Amino acid sequence: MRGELTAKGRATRRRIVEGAAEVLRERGVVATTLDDVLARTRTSKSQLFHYFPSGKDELLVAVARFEAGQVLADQEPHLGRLDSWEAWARWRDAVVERYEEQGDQCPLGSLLHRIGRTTPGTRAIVTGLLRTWQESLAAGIRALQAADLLPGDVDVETRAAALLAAIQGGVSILLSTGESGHLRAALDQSIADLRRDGDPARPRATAG
Amino acid sequence: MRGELTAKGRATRRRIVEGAAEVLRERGVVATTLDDVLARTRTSKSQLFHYFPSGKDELLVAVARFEAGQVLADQEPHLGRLDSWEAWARWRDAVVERYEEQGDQCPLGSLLHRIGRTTPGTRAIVTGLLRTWQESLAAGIRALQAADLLPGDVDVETRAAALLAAIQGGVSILLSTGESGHLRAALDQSIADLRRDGDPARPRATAG
DNA sequence: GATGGAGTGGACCGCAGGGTCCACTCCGTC
DNA sequence: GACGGAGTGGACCCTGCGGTCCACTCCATC
Repeated sequence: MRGELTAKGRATRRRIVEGAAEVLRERGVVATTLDDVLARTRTSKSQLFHYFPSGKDELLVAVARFEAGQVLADQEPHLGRLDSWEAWARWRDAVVERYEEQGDQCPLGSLLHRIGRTTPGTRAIVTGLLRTWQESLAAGIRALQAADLLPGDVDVETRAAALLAAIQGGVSILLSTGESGHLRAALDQSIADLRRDGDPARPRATAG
Repeated sequence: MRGELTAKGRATRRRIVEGAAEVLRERGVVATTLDDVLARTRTSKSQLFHYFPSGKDELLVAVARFEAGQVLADQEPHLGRLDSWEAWARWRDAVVERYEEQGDQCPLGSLLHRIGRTTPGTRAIVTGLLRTWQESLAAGIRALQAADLLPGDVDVETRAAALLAAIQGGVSILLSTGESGHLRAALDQSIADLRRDGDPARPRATAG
């Protein structure tokens, strides 16, 4: 069915997904009803069920996929080119800024929580996102190696995995407390420790 | 009202909270209804509303408080005595094991998500938990300093904050993907980096 | 053994909100 | 300009579930 959509149809479907994403970000998954989405997107029930025959859950999955795309898109300018310590610093700032702005709403997290992470398709969304993210970080570390800023024997995968966990943890604490201090600390410490791999004489942590 | 409960009343209230916690862990917040809790705890609606006059949300807050207590209680034997690298390793194992067992259910997270983190009382639950947790980690680092295993100029607070974020991130990835690799990597890397503060000649990461 | 309040049982209510249905319009094709 | 299928509108249905209510029991106190 997805492939057979008219241009008009595709536009409507897209309008629904993006509008739903808006509403969901504003009110949260729990509080958002189909009627809210309908009102926001100027659509009728029949349209919604026309494009998402299995109803709300199918819509939420579509929105989750959309939001997952956003995460990397938002940091792409920096994430794709982590080949100097300055680039890493800029990326760090971008991440912190992005999540500070976002405040205590985690669109993707809430969605997945509501749908259930266990269903294969759903879990694939987040595992795919995390994998890509971590690969970008690993590529960044290798770029540092290529630029002779890091020695070749750094355990790239472990560093990348730990870095990703640091971000996730910082974000999750930001979501719970509203404070971005941990996100900053985690990123700063991780980057500082990574940097020490290349220069053991460095200070132990960057100043806040 | 809380103070005026009979022994019998307190027992019932407690039975409800603990039973609810069980059901919530098994089915998740979204899928759990009051009737489920009632059935599990062999209680009637009137009792539930007798002890939690504002209904479901009040019950969930009580359960959240209960679960928050559990988190630290579960690691207390290790968390209170982080005065050697071996103790840190044992604690690491305990954390990994605990969260691997728990699987992809995060009782506290789901609860708070459902209730909303913005209400003052609710946010206090998680901020309090995180603060205590981080203080224990900081105390552990200071214990290492006292034992001359770490120099005195380590930035204890940043290290502790980053460590806490690492755990949270690892757990949150475990919840999403079902894999504990990131949790392990994050903890190992964090501890290894911390350890390098005391011995710069050490290898860059512990082997998995 | 009367009194009253805490504790308990469960029938019942109200409605939000997901999902169905059918009638309609729009537009490309012949 | 008839035909048909995609696209649209919105009334309606129905269940699940949070919450209310009242009748009852249990037990401490006098």
